[in-house]
Amino acid sequence: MVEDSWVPPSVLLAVDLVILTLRGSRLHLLMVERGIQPYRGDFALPGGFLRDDEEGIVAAAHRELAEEAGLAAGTVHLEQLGVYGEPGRDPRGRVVSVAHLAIAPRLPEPVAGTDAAQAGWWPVDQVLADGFRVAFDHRRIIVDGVEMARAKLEHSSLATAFCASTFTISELQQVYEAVWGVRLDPRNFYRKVHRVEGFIVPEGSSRKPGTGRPAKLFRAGTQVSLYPPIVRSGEPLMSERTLE
Amino acid sequence: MVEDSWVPPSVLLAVDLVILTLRGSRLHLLMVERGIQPYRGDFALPGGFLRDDEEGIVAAAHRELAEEAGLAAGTVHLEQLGVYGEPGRDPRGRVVSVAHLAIAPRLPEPVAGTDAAQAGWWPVDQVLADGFRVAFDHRRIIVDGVEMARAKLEHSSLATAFCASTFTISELQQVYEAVWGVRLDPRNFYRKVHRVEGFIVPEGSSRKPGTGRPAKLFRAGTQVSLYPPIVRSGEPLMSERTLE
DNA sequence: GTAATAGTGTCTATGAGACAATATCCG
DNA sequence: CGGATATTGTCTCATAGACACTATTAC
Repeated sequence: MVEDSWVPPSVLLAVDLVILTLRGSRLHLLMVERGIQPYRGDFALPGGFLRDDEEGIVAAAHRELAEEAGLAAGTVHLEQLGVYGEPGRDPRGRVVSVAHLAIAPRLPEPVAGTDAAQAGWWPVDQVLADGFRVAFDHRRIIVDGVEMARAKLEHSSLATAFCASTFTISELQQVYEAVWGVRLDPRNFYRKVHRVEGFIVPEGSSRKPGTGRPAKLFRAGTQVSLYPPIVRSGEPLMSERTLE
Repeated sequence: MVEDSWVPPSVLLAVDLVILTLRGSRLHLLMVERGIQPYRGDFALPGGFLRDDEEGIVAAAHRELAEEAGLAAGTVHLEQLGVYGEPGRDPRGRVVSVAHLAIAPRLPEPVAGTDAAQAGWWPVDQVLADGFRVAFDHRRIIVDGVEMARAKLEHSSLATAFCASTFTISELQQVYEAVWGVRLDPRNFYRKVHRVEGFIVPEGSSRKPGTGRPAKLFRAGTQVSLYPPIVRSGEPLMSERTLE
């Protein structure tokens, strides 16, 4: 019990973004180099405080996505990852951050962002490697985000968020291989994916210029949760570090 | 870009608890009746604002768990569920709530809480049924919490949190049946659970007074994530509503 | 003995992974 | 045609679920 005069404490609310995408065959992450204290010179996740009292959390996440990564709302998958708000995580005061996981399709340009010229894509293994200086508790957030993506690949259609609006089966396979860090059998993967209800739907034939037989094209189906699931398996690749 | 004089807005931070337990063979949830406006007379999740600027979020959740449910920290499983903080969810102002999922073992007493005499356990189906008045956006939080519990039963050892420190296989089975709302074959369940690495470890023999052959006792193993998983299946029980 | 629950054995259909074989493009 | 990738087929092994059966208690 507390006295009637007691008023609850207030905190600063921020959003942080773990933005994942595929570049080549490796999983990448957007990081921005901090130009001011604290953690000046270290790398941090894109993010920031709520603009004002009326701004929703989802809206703030989308705004940062646009400002710092140049990604429009319709382009990316966005979902909540968790809250990081223990006292002491930010030397500037009591800051509570709502971390989000964002998945972007393959992007040609390094970063089209406006706010942060110093933003750039980094291989996830490299960011998580020893010696890479990450600000605040963002290393933990990244680990949690990547693990969430890995887990959701099994039971949800999240993988299609890494692809363009239409894609081939082998492009989809590359997503699984990069995120899980495994190598999969293309033939078994092909049938496995086809067996899942409403995961992918045919979208005409391809005319990709690549060598070999042209692949059929598909787009994401309406189904969000996958049944049967795409179970994680296959042989893990050597070291997460030495991946090319 | 914003002017230098701009300061970020601050919000009120709260924690809310979806506390699940088994009573009889049904999944129950702790709800408190609101004695003040807003939503006076409706039922809400246990929870409240942070006590002060120094209190951690996890600490606040444990404090509410003790105050409103009489549950000590060591007794219950607690984990973060999500953040609910869109503007307008609380008429008193900008309140951001960190929702938690808590799992309590079977409890003899209705509620041993101190703060809220009006707290009580309710069957989840009943709370979610039409006509049951739930305050704020707590219905959504409950739905999300129950779904999270259902999902985590497959891949984590969460089910053991519903049991006492030692338990029989059939008690563990009751957890799965109640949370999933399905009926499982005891013989297949028995072997399935035994196959999972480090899920359960033998703990002497039982001397339960029940009729029939006494069951062996087990306690939770150290393993948190289950492999192979306990896959959800079996025939759904009739209606969630008519469950006894 | 019977009733009741605990625990074991066995069968079968299904599904995953290994891998051969075929198809369709480019040059 | 050969090289490369896509797609289909087939085999085998593991396992999930159905269900008969045995074990151990209370009465």
